[in-house]
Amino acid sequence: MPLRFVTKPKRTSASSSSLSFLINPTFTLFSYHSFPSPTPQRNTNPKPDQTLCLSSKLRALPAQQSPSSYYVSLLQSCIARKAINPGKQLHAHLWHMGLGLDIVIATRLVNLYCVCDSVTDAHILFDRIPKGNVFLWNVLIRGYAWNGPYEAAISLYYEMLDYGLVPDNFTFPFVLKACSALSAIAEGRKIHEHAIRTGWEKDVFVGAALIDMYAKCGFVGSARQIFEKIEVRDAVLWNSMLAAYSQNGCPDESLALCSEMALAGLRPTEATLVTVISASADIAALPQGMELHGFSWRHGFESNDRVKTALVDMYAKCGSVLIARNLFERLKEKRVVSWNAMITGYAMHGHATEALVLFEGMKEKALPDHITFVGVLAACSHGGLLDEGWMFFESMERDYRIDPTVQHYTCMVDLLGHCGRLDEAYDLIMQMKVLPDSGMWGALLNSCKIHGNVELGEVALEKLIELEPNDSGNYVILSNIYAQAGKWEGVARMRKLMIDRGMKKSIACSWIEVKNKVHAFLSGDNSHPDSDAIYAELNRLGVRMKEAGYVPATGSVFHDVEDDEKTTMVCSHSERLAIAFGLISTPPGTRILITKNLRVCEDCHDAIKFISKITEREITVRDINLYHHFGDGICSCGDYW
DNA sequence: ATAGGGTTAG
Repeated sequence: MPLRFVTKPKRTSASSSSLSFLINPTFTLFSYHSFPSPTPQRNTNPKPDQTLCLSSKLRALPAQQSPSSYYVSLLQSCIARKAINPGKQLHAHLWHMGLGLDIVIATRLVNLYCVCDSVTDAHILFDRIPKGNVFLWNVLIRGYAWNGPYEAAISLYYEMLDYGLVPDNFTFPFVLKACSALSAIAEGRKIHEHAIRTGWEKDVFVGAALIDMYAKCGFVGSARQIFEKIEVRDAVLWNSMLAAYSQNGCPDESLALCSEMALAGLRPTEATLVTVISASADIAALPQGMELHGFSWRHGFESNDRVKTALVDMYAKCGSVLIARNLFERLKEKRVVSWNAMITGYAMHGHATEALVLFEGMKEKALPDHITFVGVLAACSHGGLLDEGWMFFESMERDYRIDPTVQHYTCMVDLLGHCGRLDEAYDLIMQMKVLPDSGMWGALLNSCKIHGNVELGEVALEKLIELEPNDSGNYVILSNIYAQAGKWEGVARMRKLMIDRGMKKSIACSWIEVKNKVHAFLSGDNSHPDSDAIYAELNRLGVRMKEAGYVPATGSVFHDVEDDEKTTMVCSHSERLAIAFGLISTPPGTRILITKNLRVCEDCHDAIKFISKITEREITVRDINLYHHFGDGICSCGDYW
């Protein structure tokens, strides 16, 4: 479960200032110690560092060269190497020489502090110099857009307007990036207006930034409008639009746009492929992903590690862990992202041992990060490995200096829940240093459902209602907990609560890809052209399942109806329709891969076990939490999900 | 003179 509830951690911004020598002019970093007198002295510092390199360069200043251009090139090399300390020495020197207010030099100094993640220092310097040109503002706005606080980038932009300056084609991408980071749609729209008024809306750079801003705020339609308005479209602009679709759950549109891009005569770039491959990974569209695999190879990306890592992720998410592993082994260089994709791939499929063995191998080759540990802990959780889980959880802080985030705690809650230690899970939530989110309470609620703990389930639901009041799924789970415990008055209360609050049960949907076409089914759906054949297959299966000992369990049917009717309802759950369709439209022995937007219900889970045995098929169901691999009557999740 | 848009793992 924790693999699904994820948010990006916020980047922290540089806060302390080290420009004291500017605030207090009597203090200077520039001293004879760092800039030795012409007579060379023995260096008392055991480690000759960049400071001394720089000071010798300053000493060697050629007389005929203008000091300004010489310093500019020195500054440029500090910027290129992100060399903050030599840069500060140079800054002090320039200030001493009276060149600190030179606009070209000052702008580069502001840039230096920005690229060295010292935006606060950059701003202090900015406040002390003339601000007559847009360039200088752009550099600082970019500094904030990259490092945060993002609000500062936006307020600086407005200060710039107040100052009487007109934003240019560089200003817009920077300030829009800050809007994207904040999902600040209102600000983004205003700035879009400014771009129209200043005539920059159709610039490819501004356009790409606008597309990205609208996409990150969830407005794909607006993003597409921008895209349509731009006449010379380059690859990056196409990629922005592809990403917009992928990020907003429109992988089909993303794939379609990719073909359009090819028709328009543009060669795919690395970003194109990574984006569309990850889009097909998201819907577990294996045939489509395989086609993209071939497409990438044909376009010369066979040895591209980033594309290959995206393919590793795609194959893993489509249930082909072996192919994923094979590609993973062929990477020229395994970076953290690649290890993480493979480890989380194993974790999602419940291959706990493989995930942990891989992690041991990784430790010697790359530095694990917080995502690695989410994967490792999720693996422990799926495998019910309590001791190992605690060991990794403790090691994370002790050996890698990674502070556990809410996701790591969620994995631990899930793991404790898995092992039936619900009170310990609750205690952990109470004593942890991070704020519990809906994923955390969701994990606890899920554990309560599995172990039939009504009391803690009620606590979890109460918290969930505060955090995500419109998610009906939570009410349904608690209702199911009541139903399993035979507490029908609880079931009735939940139903009343849902009606009073105008909530509807989320619509379940399952889909399967057959011959490059996605076939989606809702619960009780009979709109598919082969509907009759599908229900006939379900009936045939029903008879054989009964013979094999299957008894329909109706506990997970939320509605209070008669048993017969309940049976009919679970029998037409969307995953069963998709599976039946898969059975009649693929040759015997073909593996069937189903994706479902919600969790699989108990009865379907049980039924699919029987179906896998009777039909001798391998059936994989990817539900909202994890993969269920059914084969020969058992499921890889060990009935814990 | 100096700066720029898109992509992967949870």
